[in-house]
Amino acid sequence: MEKIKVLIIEDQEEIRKGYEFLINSSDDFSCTGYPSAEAAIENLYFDKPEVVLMDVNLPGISGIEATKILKEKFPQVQIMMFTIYENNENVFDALEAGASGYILKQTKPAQLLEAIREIYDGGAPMSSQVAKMVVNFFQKKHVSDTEVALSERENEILSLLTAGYRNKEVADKLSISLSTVKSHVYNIYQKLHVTSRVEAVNKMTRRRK
Amino acid sequence: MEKIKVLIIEDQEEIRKGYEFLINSSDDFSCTGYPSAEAAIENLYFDKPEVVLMDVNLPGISGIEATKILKEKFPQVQIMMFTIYENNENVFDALEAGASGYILKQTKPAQLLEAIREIYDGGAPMSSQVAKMVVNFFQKKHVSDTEVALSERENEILSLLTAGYRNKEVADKLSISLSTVKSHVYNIYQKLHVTSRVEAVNKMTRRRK
DNA sequence: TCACAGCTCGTACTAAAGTACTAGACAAAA
DNA sequence: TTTTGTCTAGTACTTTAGTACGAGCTGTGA
Repeated sequence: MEKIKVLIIEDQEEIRKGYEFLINSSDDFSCTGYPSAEAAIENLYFDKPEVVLMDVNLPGISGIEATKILKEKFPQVQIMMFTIYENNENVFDALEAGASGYILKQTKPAQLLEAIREIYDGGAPMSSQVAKMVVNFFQKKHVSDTEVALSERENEILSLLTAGYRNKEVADKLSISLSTVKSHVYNIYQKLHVTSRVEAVNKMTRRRK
Repeated sequence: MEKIKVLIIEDQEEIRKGYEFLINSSDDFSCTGYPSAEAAIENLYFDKPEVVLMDVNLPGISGIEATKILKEKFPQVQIMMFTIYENNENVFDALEAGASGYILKQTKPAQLLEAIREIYDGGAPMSSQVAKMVVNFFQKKHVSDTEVALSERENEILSLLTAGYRNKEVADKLSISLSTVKSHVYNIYQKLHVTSRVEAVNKMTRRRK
């Protein structure tokens, strides 16, 4: 039975060696380490990793950039970011770049191995703080739900504007006259304090209805 | 020491009674159950729950709707959805409505209690499949990264359009003439195969440069 | 009943946006 | 050197969008 090939990219040698040893000690995984994304990319086609542990703060090519590159060359590889901090926006950049997991360096050895197994199986291991950030992302819109409320019809029309429809098309779609649409759009602008549809659309998508 | 007050809203009596018993058996939690959101809302100010376990598929007021209502009346309450299916869009609706956790009914008793503790502590417990869905949400944009490349200047201008600037404002900002901006915008539309700025902005944000 | 808000439609205008070209300057690649 | 692409700018025109009203109709709640 083949072991799952794990790659670890981490510039601090102590940490890298530690994890490398830990992972190699397990029955299911074999691990190779590199101190930089550049070095890892160079040997990528030789190593053919299935899971990559990627430090976020790398010198040279950053972990985020490296993730994009790896995912382009090896779309099937599962990338898990790991970092000391979990506060910043790196989390979303990393996910967008193609990472599937995001854990902290404080993670205990047993849990790390479990996370590697989980990401290999198509899961998305996250530290609880990261999970909370991700959940907050969806809720933010609802939170900033201050001030004005658009009427149902206005929301309906704003949705169509957001989808890219012109006034005439909205009128046809809702079977109302063009001037009615214009009235609604005008009122929407008044309520949202904007003066163009792109601005209105932005306000719409930033709070999602 | 006060026990953490847990509410469970679940229409199937067997399941509800089972969880109720399980949660009440623990040292840290006390639990009350209701078969419907309506009943739970009625007694809300009496129960004053800290954590709510909410079935997604409720008769009458749905779990999503109920989540919105509960969060409005008790913003500090932590709501955990639980369901048999984890496939559909309910996940995102639930998170948007204000739920912080999303787990499956198959979850083992010990893990359930752990999840309640976690959500009470401000975490976001999710089943691994749900976590993967959430992660996928962020990655979708990058995936559809096909076709045409805009020039640097075009990207710059499209960014400004996305931010809500008018052609005239873009011209001022970049110190170029209005007709130049129009030319660029026209070319952008050609490349993206669109005919209005909202459409262009949508293409922009859906692939995030 | 009366006020209010929302939806409808209209007019009449101004301001932007969008279409469709031509064309010069410049730099990099073929 | 020639081609190609990009940035620049222009003209001339059509189409949408946006502003600012007035006004009738409906349902809801005070």
